[in-house]
Amino acid sequence: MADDLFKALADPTRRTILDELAEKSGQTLFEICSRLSMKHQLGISRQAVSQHLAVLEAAGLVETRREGRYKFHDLNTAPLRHITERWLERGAPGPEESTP
Amino acid sequence: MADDLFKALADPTRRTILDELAEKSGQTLFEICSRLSMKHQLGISRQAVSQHLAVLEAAGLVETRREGRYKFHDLNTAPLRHITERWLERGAPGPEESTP
DNA sequence: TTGATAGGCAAGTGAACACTTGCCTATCCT
DNA sequence: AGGATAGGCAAGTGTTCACTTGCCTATCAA
Repeated sequence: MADDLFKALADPTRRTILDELAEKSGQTLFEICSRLSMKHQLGISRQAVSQHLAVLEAAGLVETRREGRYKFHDLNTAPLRHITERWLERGAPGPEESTP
Repeated sequence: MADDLFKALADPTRRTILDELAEKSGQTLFEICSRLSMKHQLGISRQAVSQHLAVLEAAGLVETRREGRYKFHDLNTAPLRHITERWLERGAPGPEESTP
């Protein structure tokens, strides 16, 4: 749960993808690829970006919708809103993992 | 900068250490070790915890002070406060990496 | 139908990471 | 002094992770 979220945020390329989706919502895979290449000089393959998007989607940060042969990606910032309160708020921290 | 912070938060054991330091500030290495073992059933070596603390310190999340043979660890939540605003605030995302 | 476009699946590779083991230094107490 | 306590350094190991390569499916336009 929180694990997927923090792991998704751990990679700089994924954070840049979130930046791009925050700037323009509803981008396709190819659109994101071009932007990473053009604006950020990231020489990265389409499959790599696709895998990053899968990680972001598993974390709930990206939602997708299919229309014909296009798949649009939208940013969902909801999971981000309260992830730090765990340490910012004084009180019970609340354990995360029970069985390692 | 932000890279160290997100990488530090990516590990569940490190997040648990932050939980413990949020609950009780100024703990020593051995104190943190016992708590991880007792409260969280984490069978982890002292050196592993020490390495985690080094990562957290590099991220600015933990600050240390030496007193004699004791080294006390304090939580610093300052780096956590604005890490999500980058995507929550509408506006310029601001690039992170310029030269990979 | 043919070709082009948009995307998916899966195996393989190299590097980063979490963790251990073994030994060493420093401080305190008796 | 000598043992005990608190911590540090460094090499080694196994796993995870980011990324590539190669091939395959689906939709649309001519």
